[in-house]
Parts: sequence; structure tokens; C-alpha cells
Amino acid sequence: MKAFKDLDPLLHSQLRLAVMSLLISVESAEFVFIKEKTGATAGNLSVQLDKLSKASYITVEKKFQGKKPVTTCKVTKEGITAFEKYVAVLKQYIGN
Amino acid sequence: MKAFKDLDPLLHSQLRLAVMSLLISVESAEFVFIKEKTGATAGNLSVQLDKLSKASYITVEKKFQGKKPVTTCKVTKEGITAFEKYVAVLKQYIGN
DNA sequence: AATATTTGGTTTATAATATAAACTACTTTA
DNA sequence: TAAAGTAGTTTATATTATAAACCAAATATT
Repeated sequence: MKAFKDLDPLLHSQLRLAVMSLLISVESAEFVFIKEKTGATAGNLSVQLDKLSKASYITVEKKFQGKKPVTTCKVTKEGITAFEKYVAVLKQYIGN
Repeated sequence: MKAFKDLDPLLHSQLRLAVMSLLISVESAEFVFIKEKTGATAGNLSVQLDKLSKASYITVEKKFQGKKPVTTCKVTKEGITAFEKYVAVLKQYIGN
């Protein structure tokens, strides 16, 4: 019997956790906005969004707004569930 | 201005966080006990205890109990402070 | 009595992860 | 038309975590 349950490694990363936290509160956000809010570099953010997307925790939609590319992210139902589970497990570590 | 403060990287690690969580609740624990409670391998635990110790978050004392080596760990005041700060920052991510 | 096996670890090598730097493609401005 | 900016992606590197191999001593096995 394990005293500590595993923390979802996909969420146990500062940047990805910040992204999820952000997306849960706004339901939709653009790449540039997330980049500013998290203070991440574009490259790092691009990689981490890709990981979250591949896990179906978020959806990433790329379109053009006029002539500029715009990447819009949304959290999925699975993403919300995973986040909530992560928080619940985490509380075992940090004491509610 | 950054929306998300940095999470102490030393504490933002599943095993090290579990160790700290454990030590805060008991004030003193042996290597084998921590190993069992966290489910870590001895090698991994040895490395992570060393990191926590080098950061002065814990103290590690090695002695012999009869003929067996016993490694006893305690959390330091700095360790408690760092842990509490980590938790406070984390709450920004997970929403209290 | 020699030889496994277990205990309590450490050291080292490898795998995974995060991050930064370099690059692409297109647009706007000077 | 050249330089600089925007919005990203790809790739290389540094960091971190983990596992495998190892060590020394004690205990159990044949």
C-alpha cells in the first residue's frame, strides 16, 4: 500500500499546470495571451501546448485573423477532470 | 508582471514533495520508513534526500544501531518555511 | 565453513523532461 | 527594399528523475 498516490506527470509541470489553470478560468485563450500570462517563451509554450493537446487535455485551433495566424486553446472535459483529480491527489501531499 | 509565481523547483518533484510532507508531519524518520511510505527505490530516495539536505531543507544523520546503519532525517526550519511558501504559491495555480 | 541472501544504503548510467536557441514564414514599417 | 516585428515550430542542449549496478556488512542456508 502506497501512502502517496501518483501525481499526473503531465500536469505536474509548472508551465503546463499554469496553462491548465488559466484555461480552466477562461475557457478559451490565444497563444500570445497564454504566453504573456505564464511568462513562458514561445518555444517552450509551443511544446507544452502540444503535449497537453496530444493528451486531449486541451484543444488547439489554428486559424488566421486577417493575415495573422492565431492559435486558440480550450480546455476539454477530460482536461478539467484530470486537473481536478490532480488537485485532489496533491492535497494529500500539501495537507488540504 | 508575472501572473504565476515560480514554484520552488526543489519542492516541485513528486518524491521530494512526498518526503517533505512526511517529515513535516513526523519531525523525524528513518530512511527505510520514508522509502516504504513513498514507494521510492532506495537509489532514487538517496539522491533526493541528498538534494534536500544540500539545500538545508532537511538534516540527514547517519549512525549505527547495533550493527546496522541507520539514516535519520529531519526537516529544518528553512525546510518548513520553503514548504509553506511552496504551498502558498501552488494555491495560485490550483485555486486555493 | 563456504556460499547465498538480505539489509541499508551509494554511485553511476540512462531515460525523460524542460528549456532555450535557432529557424520559418509572413507582415509591417522605415 | 531592407530591417524589424509577429506568431509560431523545430531542434539541440541542459537539467532532472529514475533505474540499474554496485558495495559492505550481517544473517541465513546447505
